[in-house]
Amino acid sequence: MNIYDIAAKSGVSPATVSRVINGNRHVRAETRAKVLQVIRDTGFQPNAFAQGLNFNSIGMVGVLCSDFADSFYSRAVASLESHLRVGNMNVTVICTGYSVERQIEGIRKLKAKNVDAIVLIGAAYSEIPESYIAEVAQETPVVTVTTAVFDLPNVCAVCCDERGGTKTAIAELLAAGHQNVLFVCEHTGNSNSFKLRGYEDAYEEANIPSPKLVLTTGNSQPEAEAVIYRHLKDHIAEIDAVMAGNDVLAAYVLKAMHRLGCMRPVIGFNNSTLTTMVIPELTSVDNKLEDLCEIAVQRLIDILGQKTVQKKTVLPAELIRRESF
Amino acid sequence: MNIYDIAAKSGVSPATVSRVINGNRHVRAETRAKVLQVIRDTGFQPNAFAQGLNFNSIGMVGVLCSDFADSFYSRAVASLESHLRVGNMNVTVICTGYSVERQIEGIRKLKAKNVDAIVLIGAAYSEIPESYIAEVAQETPVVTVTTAVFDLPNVCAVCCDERGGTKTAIAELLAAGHQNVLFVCEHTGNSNSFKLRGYEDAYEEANIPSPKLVLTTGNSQPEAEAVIYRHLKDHIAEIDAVMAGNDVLAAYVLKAMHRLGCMRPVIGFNNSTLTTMVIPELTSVDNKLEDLCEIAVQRLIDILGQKTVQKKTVLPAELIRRESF
DNA sequence: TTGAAAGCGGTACCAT
DNA sequence: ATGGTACCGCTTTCAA
Repeated sequence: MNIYDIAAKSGVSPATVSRVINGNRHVRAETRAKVLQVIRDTGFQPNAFAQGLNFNSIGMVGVLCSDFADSFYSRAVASLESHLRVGNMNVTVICTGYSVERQIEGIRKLKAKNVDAIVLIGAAYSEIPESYIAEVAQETPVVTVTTAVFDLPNVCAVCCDERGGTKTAIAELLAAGHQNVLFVCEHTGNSNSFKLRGYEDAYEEANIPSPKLVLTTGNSQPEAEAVIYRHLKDHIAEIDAVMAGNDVLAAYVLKAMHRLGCMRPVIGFNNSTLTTMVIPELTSVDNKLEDLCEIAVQRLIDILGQKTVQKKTVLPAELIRRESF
Repeated sequence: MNIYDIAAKSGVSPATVSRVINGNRHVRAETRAKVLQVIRDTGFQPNAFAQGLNFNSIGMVGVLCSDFADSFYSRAVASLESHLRVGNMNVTVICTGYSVERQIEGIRKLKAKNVDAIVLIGAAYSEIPESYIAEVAQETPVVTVTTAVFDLPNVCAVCCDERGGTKTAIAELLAAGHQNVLFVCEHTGNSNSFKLRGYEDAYEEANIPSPKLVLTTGNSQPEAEAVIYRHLKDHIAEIDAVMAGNDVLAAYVLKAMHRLGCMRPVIGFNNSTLTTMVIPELTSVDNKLEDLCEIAVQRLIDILGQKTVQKKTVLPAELIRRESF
């Protein structure tokens, strides 16, 4: 079933059918009605590839993230998808893990599929060579969510002030008299380097020498739990409070403390649903993921619509207070 | 940059370039090398839409799920994506929520994008009229993961024996002397109806009259937590143990019990990563999600390759014992 | 082994 | 307002 069949059944030319499909005004109401009726009767849908070939667009946005089983990324994709759906766009997702090679490979695959735009979620993508992003962006707009490292044409960034959010959280701990704050994160690259700067900021502003208590756990979850447990077991006496780079690590901190029969204030990051599933409920820095994604979609649509957009948007983080501090 | 440019630069015809791109054997090694060199030099990638128009395929699989922010679905999509990636296929995802209208709308959108196949994740899709699925499947193969209700040509199902898994779990509770087991779930439709049958099975096999203790919470998480808390507060005396339809609900059960200063054996479902983040660690029925997804991809590839496939695959569930029972 | 040319299913320009 | 047709970029048949 194609546009020629519809044309024949309607007694008009393919051109007219095309006009009807695309809402072109230059069609007599009567003719339009007739064609639409045939389209409805037959359940005809225009071939997406043929349309894609003409428009050079199929209404598909490519989303890259490190690991989709991580709730932070899946939340982001869910949010992006819901907003893009409104604009009649779909989403194709690729998980790239954390190696730059696979990240670049992911971008290549998205380009091969002729996506309308590319969204990179997460700070992990800050390690891709800027020149490569620049090259990609010549043809395909790139929007980064949570990273803001590329100052390039056709690239725009929507992120949260993680540094400030961390600073605020640590400052509150310091104000409450908890001077030796352990910061737990998977590794000290990317996003965590911003958070660590926030950590330093807070100490500096409070005029307290930073103890620089940082524990890195690696990316594997079971291993992270073990690392946290061992560290707290050996060093709990020197630790007044813990801040974690994400809620999962914070949950492991709570668990380790419970095992060790002690308790300290704990603050997580991301304000995920996990915060209310653990005991005590987790105080967490909200990095406004849903807002970021909504704005990212807005930017993306604006870029595709040739509008000029704000190149970098930074939303303030917010400390959400619960039981763990 | 198109195939004609490459042809010109290589001093051959577009047909030959096409042959090289598609690995056609009938090209002189020398010619092939020359063309490949030009392709490499220019970074040329064939237009996906034009290829799609010819092959009537763009290597894209459409995945439908209710809610992607739910870790069960995101885990499934992550798994599907990773396996499809190996076969050089991509994934496009649509979240449909739980209404049949939006589910059908989602399928329509996937068809409009000419996806190679459709994967439906979750029992929620069992409510779509079989006739509609049949119609869709005429053109686009459908694989259901976790549902197995459609016995139709070009449709195949990969699921886990949730009924049996629940029965085993409940049976163990009964054997340990916990006769009044509360079953907590969002609603009693779809997948939970199977689990509830497993619940009944266990009582029947043990020759104990089923107390039919079922608590439904609704789909919203904060509300579910409140419902669980209130119910346990009022009825904890009559409850010997709790089984939940998923790990999130089970976590809320643990939390409520903690609040109430009591403890009962608790068993969750899905064996998600949440099981090790809560205290006590959650015993859970593993529904083998990753295995299901791997098999689903295998089926899908077989169907697309015109092979005949097993229409329905059922994997046994497995009780993973942790601290909560 | 290679090239010419006819599609694939639409869109849009140019006539009428 | 409508139709004829070139064209989007690639594949593939047919001839050479």
